[in-house]
Amino acid sequence: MTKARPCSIADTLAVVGEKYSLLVLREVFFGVRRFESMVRNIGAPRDILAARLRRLVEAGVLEKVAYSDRPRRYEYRPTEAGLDLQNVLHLLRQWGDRHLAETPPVVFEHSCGASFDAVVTCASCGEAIRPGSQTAHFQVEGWGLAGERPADAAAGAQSSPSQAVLG
Amino acid sequence: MTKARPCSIADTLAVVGEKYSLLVLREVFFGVRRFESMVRNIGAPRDILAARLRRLVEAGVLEKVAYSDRPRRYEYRPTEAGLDLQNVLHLLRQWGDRHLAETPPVVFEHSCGASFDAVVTCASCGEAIRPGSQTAHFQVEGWGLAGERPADAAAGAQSSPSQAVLG
DNA sequence: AGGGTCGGTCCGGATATCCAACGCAGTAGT
DNA sequence: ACTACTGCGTTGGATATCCGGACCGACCCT
Repeated sequence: MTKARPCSIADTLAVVGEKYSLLVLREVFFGVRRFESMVRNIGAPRDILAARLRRLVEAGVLEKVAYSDRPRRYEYRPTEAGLDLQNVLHLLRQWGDRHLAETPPVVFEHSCGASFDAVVTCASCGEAIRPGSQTAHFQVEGWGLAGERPADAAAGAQSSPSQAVLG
Repeated sequence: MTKARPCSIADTLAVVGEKYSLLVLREVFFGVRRFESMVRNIGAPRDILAARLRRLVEAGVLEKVAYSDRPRRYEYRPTEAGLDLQNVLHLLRQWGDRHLAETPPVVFEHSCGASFDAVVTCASCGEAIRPGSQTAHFQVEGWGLAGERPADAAAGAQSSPSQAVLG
């Protein structure tokens, strides 16, 4: 790859975007924290799983904690940063439940007693975040949007306007 | 891989979990909807990008719309299902901004005027969703949790209890 | 001793990714 | 008409990653 847009999404995916990484997180959140169990539940090749665990530990998403000396055995726990990814998994699961049309294999319940329905809201106003309700401000020279919006007139701005409404 | 836990997260990742797929979505949400522009902004190999676009269209996340006959040219637009993935990207970006320690290359603003801070809440009670505030109910025989919670006593239930608190 | 568990590593073959080059259709310039 | 250029891919061959299964060391049990 040549040059890509500087972007936190891409940076995040460099940590958790490889195959199985998010499934490792899923298991960890379920409380499954040992190598053998993960192999079983995820169905990943052992060497790949080992590589993913190394990466997640090095990135500070998981930490390796000994649960037994002699024989030396470790389990993997989520760090604070790791726990911050739980909501990503909730949204992915919810999307699958809604759009991939099977009966959900796992159902969640919130502590308030209601069946689980996650909504992403604005911390300030509390409104749900919807397409079109946000504006992006590009901070890096040259990586704004260069025209080509579908059916709009060739609006005034020419070289990479530094902001744009999403949707 | 042998057998893996039946799971909507895995199903969703089968659609958007391959390299570059979510970056395609990022560009589409920014309004970048043409092949050439995506190649530039994502920095992906052209053949891979073509494959990802095919997959996303076939999965109903994007739709191919002609913006010119003669020469026949298409652009890729998000479907309803595609728009539903926008929040996933917001969370990934937010995680990167918080934990990967650089100055965010793109900053968002909500329509309420506040700078963007997305919070995942329960649709019923409105409370923020936190680790430990949810219970998972496993619907499929044999895929509950089989013991091994870190420091708890070997609690009563033996074979795959069908529910568990997350965290 | 023999068998089982746990957490990996190692190997060879299959698959996916990468990159540069090419094809093709139409448009713009001279 | 000839050349150049753009947009959107496809093709071929080198490289990287993934896969399944075998293997290993350390320990426990009988």
